[in-house]
Amino acid sequence: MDSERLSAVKGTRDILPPEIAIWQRIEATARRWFDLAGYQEIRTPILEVTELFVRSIGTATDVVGKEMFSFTTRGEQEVSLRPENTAGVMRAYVQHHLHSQGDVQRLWYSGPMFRYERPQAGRQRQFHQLGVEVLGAADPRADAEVIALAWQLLQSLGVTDLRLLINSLGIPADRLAYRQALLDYLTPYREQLDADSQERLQRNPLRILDSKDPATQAIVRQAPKLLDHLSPQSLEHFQQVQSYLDKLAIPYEIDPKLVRGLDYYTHTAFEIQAVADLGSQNTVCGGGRYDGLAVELGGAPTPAVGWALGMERLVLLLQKRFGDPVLPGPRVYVVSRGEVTAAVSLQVAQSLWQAGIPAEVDLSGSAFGKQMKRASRKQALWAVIIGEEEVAAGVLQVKQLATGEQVRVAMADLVAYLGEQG
RNA sequence: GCGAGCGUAGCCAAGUGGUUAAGGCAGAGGAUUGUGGAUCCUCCAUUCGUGGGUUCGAGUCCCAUCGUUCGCCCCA
Repeated sequence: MDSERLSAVKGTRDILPPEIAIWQRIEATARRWFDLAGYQEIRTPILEVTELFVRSIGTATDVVGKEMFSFTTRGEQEVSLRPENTAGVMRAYVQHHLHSQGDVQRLWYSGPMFRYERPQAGRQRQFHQLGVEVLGAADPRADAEVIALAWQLLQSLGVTDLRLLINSLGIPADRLAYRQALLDYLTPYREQLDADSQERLQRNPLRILDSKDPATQAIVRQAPKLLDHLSPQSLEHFQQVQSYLDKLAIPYEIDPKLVRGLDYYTHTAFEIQAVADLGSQNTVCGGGRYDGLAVELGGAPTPAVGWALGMERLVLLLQKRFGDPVLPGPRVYVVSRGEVTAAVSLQVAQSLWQAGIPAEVDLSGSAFGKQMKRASRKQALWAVIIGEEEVAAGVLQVKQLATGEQVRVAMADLVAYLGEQG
């Protein structure tokens, strides 16, 4: 008769109370900022055709090359669980002609993403991202606005020891020129690079820049800089973004080695990292500009910029800094004594709910003393005690748990009484 | 995908080849069938993630497997 116990799929996990309180706090805070800044929520499917990610993120990337949950549906469509959401949002924008709603669209989203990776702290196969996208704005103010929004959001959650890194990837032509310069420089050192970097020499040489191998780093230090290969227009854009950040008093560091993993980025790339506590998965938020993506997906040219924030990593940070939050107890705990009081307890609770007063009924059936104990442990402010004799007389006992003060209140007056007491 | 560490109850754990697997927290019952976070008593692992092996004997050693953590990789 014993059945084997099942557990969650590898790399996925359940988010239980009280951890969920942190999630809700993050979501509520984010929502407030999004409302203030005029961002609308968008919800796109978790499942998209694989082609979407191949075209947007690029086959040369690990995300598309080996980390997607892809399969064939019964209708023989090649689909994938989304590994990120910028592509999905842009697909929806193009598909529904959202540009007709106005030249600039500010959107935000929140939801699960999937990547087939080796699980680690701060890295799951199903993870959650909260993100924004500003579509249709080429102005460098959009870059700064979006960065400021992420910065403010994190600050207002109480996470203050963060580092903002920015860089510019220029336009594709800039990057192509730089790629060649970098190859010319690195090729003579080929044998001294670490194995991974040798691989990347052909496929994705820019990624060699952020290798953690000491020998490679030493070589990279003398390498030509991407910033020196930017066109005047690209440089101008980057400088304007910086000056806006200066005006907003948001501190940043320029990191020439910051290269985004996804193909669609142009111009601004940025990352917000935790200074401590997250180990190697220390990037909490990452994003940038991706002016070429809309065209890639068959839309009209649409400049765009956005970011995504890793929920699990942020939750981890908040837990490390502040611990799990204490869940608020009910204002009123409804306890009953005797046999005929059960139905009354539900009626009492319901009338309290209807009046907007949080209340909880003791469902344990334990001895009366235990019920009172539970009322205290749950940190309720009040216990409403339902006894047979009182019910017969149409009254209830109300006990203030902090002081021990106790009064009898007519059943009809209970809500009013508790309302007055606050 | 590569390298390393760890896995004893719901949680934190002691235990490093010798018979009945400490302790603490949490939980359940009772002392206390009309009033609280205290105290006391009782209960709570036929078994050490799982499966094999070595041994007279395995939580302890070996192998495999699963999970998890750390680093690489990747990225948020």
